[in-house]
Order: sequence, then C-alpha cells, then structure tokens
Amino acid sequence: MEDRALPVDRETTAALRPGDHKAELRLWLRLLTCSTLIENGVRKRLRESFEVTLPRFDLMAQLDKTPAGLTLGELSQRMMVSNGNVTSIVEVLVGQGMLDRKPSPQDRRAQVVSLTADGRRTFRQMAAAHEDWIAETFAGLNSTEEEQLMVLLGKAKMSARRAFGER
Amino acid sequence: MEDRALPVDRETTAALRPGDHKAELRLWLRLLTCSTLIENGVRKRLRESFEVTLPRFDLMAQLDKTPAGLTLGELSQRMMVSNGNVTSIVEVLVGQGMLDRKPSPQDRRAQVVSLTADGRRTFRQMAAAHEDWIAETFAGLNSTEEEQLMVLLGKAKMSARRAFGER
DNA sequence: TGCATTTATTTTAAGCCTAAAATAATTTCT
DNA sequence: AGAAATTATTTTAGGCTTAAAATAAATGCA
Repeated sequence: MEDRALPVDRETTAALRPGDHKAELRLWLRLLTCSTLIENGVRKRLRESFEVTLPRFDLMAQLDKTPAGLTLGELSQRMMVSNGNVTSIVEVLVGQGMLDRKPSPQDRRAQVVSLTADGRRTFRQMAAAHEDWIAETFAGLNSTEEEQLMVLLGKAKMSARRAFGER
Repeated sequence: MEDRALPVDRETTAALRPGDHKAELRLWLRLLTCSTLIENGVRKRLRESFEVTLPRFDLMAQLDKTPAGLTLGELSQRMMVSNGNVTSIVEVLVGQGMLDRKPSPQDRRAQVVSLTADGRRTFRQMAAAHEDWIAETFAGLNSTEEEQLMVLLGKAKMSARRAFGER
C-alpha cells in the first residue's frame, strides 16, 4: 500500500503513512466529548428542575412528535436503544400516568404507546426549558457556524451509517 | 410575543420569533445521533472482536495515554463519569491482570492505576483495530471537512462548557 | 496543636442498558 | 391448509451509571 513516488516533504509522509488515522480518532473523541458534556448537563438539569431522568424525557419527546403513538419497536428504533430497555421505561411512565399503552388494532403482538393529556402537558413544560438550555449550549456559535456544523454532522451521520451498516 | 415591525418574509419571522431555538435543538439531536451511532457500532465491534466492553476500553485508553498512571479521581474526571463508576471498572480490569493498582506515595487516600505490560499489549491490539473502524466511520468526509468539523466542535465544546459551568 | 473543611475513594440504592433466549403472533411459502 | 421463517415483545443475566451518603486522609486555619 506504499506510494511508489517519493514524498515531497514531512507532512506528506505523515498524511500518506499507511494506517495512520489519528485525525479521525481525535475528531471522534471531540465529538464524544461534546455529546457527553451536553448529555450530562441536560441530565442534571432535568433532575434538578423536574425530577425526571433523561431516558424518560427522550421517550416522551419521541411520542410528542407522533401524537398517534408508536409501537415499542418503533420507539426502540428511533431512540437507538434495545427493545428490552424500552419495555421497562414505558412501564414506569405508564405507572406515572404519563403514557397510554394499548394493543395495536392490526397486530396483536404489538402495543401502541402514546402520551396522555397529562403526559403531554408535563412534557411540554419540560421541553420549553430544555430548548432554552440547548440554545444556551450553542450560544458560542453564530448561525452560519451552526448551519455548517449541521451540514458536516449530516455527512458524518451518513458516513457512519454506511460504516456500521445501519438500516 | 409578536414583533411590532412588519416582517419582510416568512423566514425572517421564524428567525426572530423570541424563544424559538428549534435550530439548536435539531443541531443537538443530530450531534447525539452521530455520537450514539458511532458508540453503538464501536461497542458491538469491541465485543465481537475482543470480547471487551466499551467502558473498559475507554479506561485503558486513558491509561495508555499516561504511562505513569492516574488516580481514580483523575480517571473519572477525564472519562467524565462518576467516581463510583471508575471504582468498579478498575476492579474488573485489575482482576483480569490488565491494570496495576497501588497506593499513591504522596497521598494515602489516593490510588494510582496503570496498565500492566499485558494490559498495554492487549490495549494496543484493540486500539489498532479501533483506529481503523473510526477512520471508516469518517470516510465520507474529506480532510478539509474533517478539519472544519474539528474546529466547529471545538467551539461547541467551549460553548457547552460555559453553559453548563464545567471546570 | 487541634478543629473544621476539603478531598479521594468506596458503598449503596436505584435506574439504565445490552445481548441473548423465550414467547407469542404474523407472514411466507409450498 | 400447514410448516417454516419472521417479527414484536418480554424476560433474564450481567454490566454500566448516577447521586448521595459514608469513610478516611489531608489541608487550612485559629
């Protein structure tokens, strides 16, 4: 895999060194740092302000986007977590009166879950605060930078999906 | 909450609507999607190829970067996880002979953890494969795009740190 | 010195998460 | 129709993760 032509300088040799992917590694670590930083911050604030966990908030967010409701399988796919995980979180939220769970009319294996009126009201309150926290999180970027970041992350997302063979 | 001046067009009204931060919300969701996608992919491959969990790999990676070793507290800070979490992961890795754990010479409360020769050998093998997986993950971006993404994520990181009051 | 505070770690209780196996219903194929 | 394969969910076992309380050592300060 070595290039036959002589490299012109040190940087070129570094860039062409087979198997060197330190730049991508640093990129991944920085991406992970950003994500963990925000996730931890949001988790803390959700707990302090609303006594709710992040996974429960995320699940309710999915349902708020789809008023007709979702099956457990659809939920697990959209949240990118395992099936069994969704089962237990739904369990709790149904117990708290946030969610309705009823058998699917078309498929007796499946259950459709949706927000109750109370669940929707509760979620909307949390979501408003959440939106402000996230705005604050990205306050250091202007809208051009946000747009660029959005586009580049879109590419990264497609690329990662291909690499890991999703969907 | 309506602006008093007449808006010039629909996009302007949307951009100026007070309290609207949907763009930042979408940005955060996309960032989270990327991160989860890669994390899940790496987790799966580490398990299939090396029968190791991601947290154990991450912990060993921190120690590989610092041959002199780290205290549990330093580890938990760098990994951005809780103290108790580190305690139990170190426990397992010491049991597997991957890590050395000895009391700090300066501070009898603290313990310094480092990779054993075996641990380092094992880690380096995993790290080489990991580096290739990550390169593959970002294969859809050219080096200019990678550089731009790195810079923008750097800004996001600083901004998030400020928002959530880290360090 | 000695008391109060801080710091490093562990423990505890609760919840999240995964992979794999089990169950049950649906779909496909002959 | 009936067997085989697929799909939706739950269960199980194991591990990760957190927050908060407990323990123990170090530091600050009167």
